[in-house]
Amino acid sequence: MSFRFHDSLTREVRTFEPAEPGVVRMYNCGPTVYSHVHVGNLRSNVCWDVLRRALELGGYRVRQIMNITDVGHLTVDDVADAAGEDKMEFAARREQLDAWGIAAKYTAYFHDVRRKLNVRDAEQYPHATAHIPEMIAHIEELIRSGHAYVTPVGNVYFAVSTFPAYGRLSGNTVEELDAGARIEVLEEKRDPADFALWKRDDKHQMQWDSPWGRGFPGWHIECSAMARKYLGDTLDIHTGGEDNAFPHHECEIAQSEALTGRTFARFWLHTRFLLVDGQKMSKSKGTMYVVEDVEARGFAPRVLRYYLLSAHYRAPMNFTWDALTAATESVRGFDAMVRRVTPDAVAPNDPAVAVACAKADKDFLAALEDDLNISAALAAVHELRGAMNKVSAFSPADAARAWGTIDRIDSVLGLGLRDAAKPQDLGDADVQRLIDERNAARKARDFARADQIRKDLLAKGIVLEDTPQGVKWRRV
RNA sequence: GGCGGCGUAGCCAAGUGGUAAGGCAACGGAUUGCAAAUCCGUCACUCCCCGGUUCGAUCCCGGGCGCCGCCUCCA
Repeated sequence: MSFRFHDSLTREVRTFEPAEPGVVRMYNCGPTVYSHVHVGNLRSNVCWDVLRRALELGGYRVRQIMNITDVGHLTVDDVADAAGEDKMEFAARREQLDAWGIAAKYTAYFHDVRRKLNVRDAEQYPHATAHIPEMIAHIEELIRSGHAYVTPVGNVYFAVSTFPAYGRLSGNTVEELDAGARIEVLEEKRDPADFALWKRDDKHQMQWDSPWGRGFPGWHIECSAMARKYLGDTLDIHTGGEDNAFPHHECEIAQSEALTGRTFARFWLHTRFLLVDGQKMSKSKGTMYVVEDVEARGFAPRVLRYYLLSAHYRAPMNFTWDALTAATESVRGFDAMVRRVTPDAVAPNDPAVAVACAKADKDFLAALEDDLNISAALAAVHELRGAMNKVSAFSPADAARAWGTIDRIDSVLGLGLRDAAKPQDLGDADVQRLIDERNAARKARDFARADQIRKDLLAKGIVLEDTPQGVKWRRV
């Protein structure tokens, strides 16, 4: 068996084999660090984290690189007056920090949140600002080979006409872009579709010396330069949000392939946007939720992770609080399953355990190999859950076998099921005393008293479960 | 206007040319002092609509309707 992925460039699902056997070179377009990453950003982070983990479960070594875009880049963002203010500078003015301070602050925030959602560390997180020399070298090479030109004022543009394949990824053509009239038409450009590699601007907060004067790099060049530096001329997988396909990835392909003459990325994977209540997230509607908003509603980060990974990466997903409630139930169900899987020295082996585990292992991976069919993969986990819940007691051998399967599954889902299975520490002598008191009341058949204690504990978020093995409890 | 995606039970959501996985919710039952948890069972006969191809289509083709995204440096 092998993985199959949908490649945005060819618009078909193809069998995936990395260029170098056993090693996958993956580049993820990362965050622009000028504000808080929101749940939409997190969806793509979780998707690519699951992809990376799935590839690892499949036996590959994954070299994952994610860029941090800490150079501002021209945009009007929410600024009404189209003055072309830099995002980083806009944020800086708002928060009275300089552009570098903003980048540092939100980079740290990004990593904090990412870790909360158990998104594993990539091999490297190269910062754009730390790779200006590489970008300049890349641009110089493009100028030398005739793919880029310098204007009289010292701006450098990529000449789209020198790269016939431009537009293949997005389905746009240079002619249609001309008609669009939405792109910047500047006299100094040879073709309206030409895009900036270097902008000269000595008023920009972030600026560097270059052969063309002090200025800053165009947005697209950082990924081409950094991907090449860390992973080489050809990537196996390049990912991003659906919005990145054009213009960003289109431009990356042009810049990289014009330079190397080699395929830049063998597979392009794009996630669809996360909608909120059926609509695109919007700052003005207050639907750009961040992790703290989710936690404030009482949902744990691992529930958010489960929710975000529970839909196919290439399908639009609609974020609602009800959906998170349903996700909570699913996670609780998994937790309940794993807590049952404890070795019992006197229990006999149950052949059903081996059968169910083998099936779950097989079905889970096979589903992921099929263009990350997460729904089918989760169905396999639910099937395992049902089978495990029917086992009355696990022999040490069965428990070990079951945990092997659970660990493999959780190596991809990342829900921390090992931790969920650990006996919880009451940490509160008063609570334990109440449970003891309730047990005494039950023994004395004073059920009114027993139920009152249970109700009081529930009010504190503690649920009691009377089992043949004694009273168990968990937090809501 | 150009490009692309989607429309499956109350909700989320797989999937196949031969009559619809899974989850959540709901309901019935077992179990329980009562609960919780767990187990068993029930829950789509227009898979948006209309045509066509076919022995047969939810899945293929054509046409609609509806929703969404990109073309604006938002993942």
